[in-house]
Amino acid sequence: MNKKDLIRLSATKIIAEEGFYRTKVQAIADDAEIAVGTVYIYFKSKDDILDYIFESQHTKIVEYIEELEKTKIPPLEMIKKILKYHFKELKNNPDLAKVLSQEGGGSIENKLNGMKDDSFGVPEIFHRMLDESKKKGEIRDIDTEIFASVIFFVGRETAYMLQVKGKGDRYYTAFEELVTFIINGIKK
Amino acid sequence: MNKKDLIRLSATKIIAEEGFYRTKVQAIADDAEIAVGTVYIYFKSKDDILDYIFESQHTKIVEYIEELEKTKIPPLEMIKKILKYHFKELKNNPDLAKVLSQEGGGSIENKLNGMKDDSFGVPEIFHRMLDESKKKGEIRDIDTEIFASVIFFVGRETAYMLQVKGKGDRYYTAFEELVTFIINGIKK
Amino acid sequence: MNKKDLIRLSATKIIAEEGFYRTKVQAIADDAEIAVGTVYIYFKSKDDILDYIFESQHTKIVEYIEELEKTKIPPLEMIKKILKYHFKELKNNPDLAKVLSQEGGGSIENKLNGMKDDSFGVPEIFHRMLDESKKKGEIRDIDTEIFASVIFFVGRETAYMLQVKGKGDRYYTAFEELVTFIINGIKK
Amino acid sequence: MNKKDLIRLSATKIIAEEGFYRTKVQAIADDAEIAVGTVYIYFKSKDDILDYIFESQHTKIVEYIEELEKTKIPPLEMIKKILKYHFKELKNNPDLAKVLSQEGGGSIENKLNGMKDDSFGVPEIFHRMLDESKKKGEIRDIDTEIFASVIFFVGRETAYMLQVKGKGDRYYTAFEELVTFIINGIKK
DNA sequence: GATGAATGAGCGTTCATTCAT
DNA sequence: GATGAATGAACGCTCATTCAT
Repeated sequence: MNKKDLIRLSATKIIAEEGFYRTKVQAIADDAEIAVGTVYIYFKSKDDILDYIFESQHTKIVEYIEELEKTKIPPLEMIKKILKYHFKELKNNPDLAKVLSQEGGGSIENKLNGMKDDSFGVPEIFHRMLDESKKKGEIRDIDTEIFASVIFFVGRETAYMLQVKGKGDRYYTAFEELVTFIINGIKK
Repeated sequence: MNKKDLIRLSATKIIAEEGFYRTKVQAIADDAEIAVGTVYIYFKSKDDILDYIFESQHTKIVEYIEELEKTKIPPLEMIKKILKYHFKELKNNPDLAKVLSQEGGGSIENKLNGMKDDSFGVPEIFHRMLDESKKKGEIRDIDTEIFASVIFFVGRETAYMLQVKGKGDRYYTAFEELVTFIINGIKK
Repeated sequence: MNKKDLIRLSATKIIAEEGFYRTKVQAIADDAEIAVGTVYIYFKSKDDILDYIFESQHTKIVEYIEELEKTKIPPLEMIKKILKYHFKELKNNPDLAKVLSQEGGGSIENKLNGMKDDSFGVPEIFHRMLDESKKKGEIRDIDTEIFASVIFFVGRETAYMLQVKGKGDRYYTAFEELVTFIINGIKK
Repeated sequence: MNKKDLIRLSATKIIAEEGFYRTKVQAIADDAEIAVGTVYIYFKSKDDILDYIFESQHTKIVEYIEELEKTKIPPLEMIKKILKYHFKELKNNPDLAKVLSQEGGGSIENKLNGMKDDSFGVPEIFHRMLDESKKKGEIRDIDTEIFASVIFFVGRETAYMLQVKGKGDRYYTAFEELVTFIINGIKK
């Protein structure tokens, strides 16, 4: 594994446990079994590590979505698939779920809009899909921009909640229920 | 206004602007036009201020709910009313909305369960109502505990999002849509 | 009791327990069941309280000594009597013993030389007596200035030690032994 | 010189001048020509520095005594030698003398008993020697525990006093007199 | 005189960041 | 690239002192 991602993984673990501001760079270095100084070879600052965690996950999802868009499945089905992917990711990575949820507060501005490149964030992708879906008459006449974000956050928070509440066992049931909830909530 | 709440208000304002960890106690004191030392007459620590912000809002909602429970409206209607109240509160208090959302990450454990008295938090109240509603056959057979939290967070995050996205104008429309979304999502 | 001495007594008690620097003026006021502000009517500063504790005890001893000097007992006998008086005082006032010992470190400059009036401190009185005693040939040819201080501090520290070591029972025996020790130590 | 002891030396100097509570950690760092933060690499807290000063001197004396005990000199002679060593140490280290005396108030409990290892403090060593000496019939029937402490403090305070009173010149004379005083005081 | 809420200078401690090795 | 000792700006909190009531 390249060292930058080794640091990202340790950081995710520690930040999940302690929260970003309580996390010391030293602790991340310790966990990664490297020296503090080394962290600063790969990252400009502590904040930069957090950005990279978000960015990595974002890149991963965007790549998945790009792949998905090549197939011509209907938009509502696509949202389902993305949510499912997101859920699976977070289940396999409880620490990541915690960090994205806890430290993503106010993410809208800081993390997604703050993206340097012009790739859209997940809410923007949802937005586009909801618009298409609306055009096709699959869903009600909702404010697609707002609902895109609502759906995004519902997914993230629920995933986190299931971890915290120790309901890993009910995970897939809960996921199915949530997807049904969302689809029922927006469809005609 | 009593000085403790004066500090709470200034703190809410500054924390909304800067985030909790970037907020200096001195800045809160400056905003409240008092000395730093005075803050520590009313609060044991900086953390204590944040707790009080959550606690105050929680108390307010719980009081509203207690009042509501005296009337015998059906549980689903009640959830609507509570969401509406919550939305109105946050609309009138954009700073509070931001703080509750941003700093409430991981709130589940720290802020609501951490309540000293045995009064239930809002998610617990929603849980109870969903259970009643399910018994009455109003809603589908969902995991009421999880959905109680989902509904709670959706409300909070949406309120915050509307502020951030500068859609104050669409506020009430969005609210109506969200309530419909939720009700459609869970009803039979 | 006049309020200044009421404060002195409370201060002595708290300082004995906590040490001077760890003692809060508020705690003294609480113990005296008065307001903090009141302390500052009678004392210019916190330091001033400590000075007054030393000064009071010093005045008391000096008065005793002045009384003693009217009788024409020999100087060595006089030192014995003064030590005995000092011991009795400290036994009846364990807190005072602790404060004089603990906070009197470096007293020489700060507390005794710092005396505003020209009344001599106890070491100076001992010095005078040792000189007389030496002239009379009662004691060896010692550096009377140094021994005056040695005797003074031995008395004070021993009194304190007996308190700390919980040997109140051996108090008088120990005292007798100490006086014998001193007299044997300096006599011809 | 290792940095921990460099800090100890600067601390001893500043604390001797200002007293422990008036000493700022920054001032110690300045004197040692290091940054404040560096102090906290080697010490957990300001208090910890003071503890280390006491501990260091204690270790030194204990090592000297252990060496001494290998030779089979009589106990009374041993006490003399230890006092002599202590005096020489303090003469060469006036700042240390001041700190040990000034800040050692209440040392009995905090500094010596607080020692983590089971090595005895100097008073305890004196105690043991006085007991042996008493058994041999060299000294009077005194309370050896109390006198052990008395002798310890007399030594320390006298050393300090000689510094303060600016009698460095009379140092050795005074020392000889003090040893005679103590021996005369306790012997049969 | 008495009160005690308010003050704010001051200090201990932390920790992200640097840089000589 | 890797190290980790050193740095020092920054901040939370304390508490002696004041002063309007």
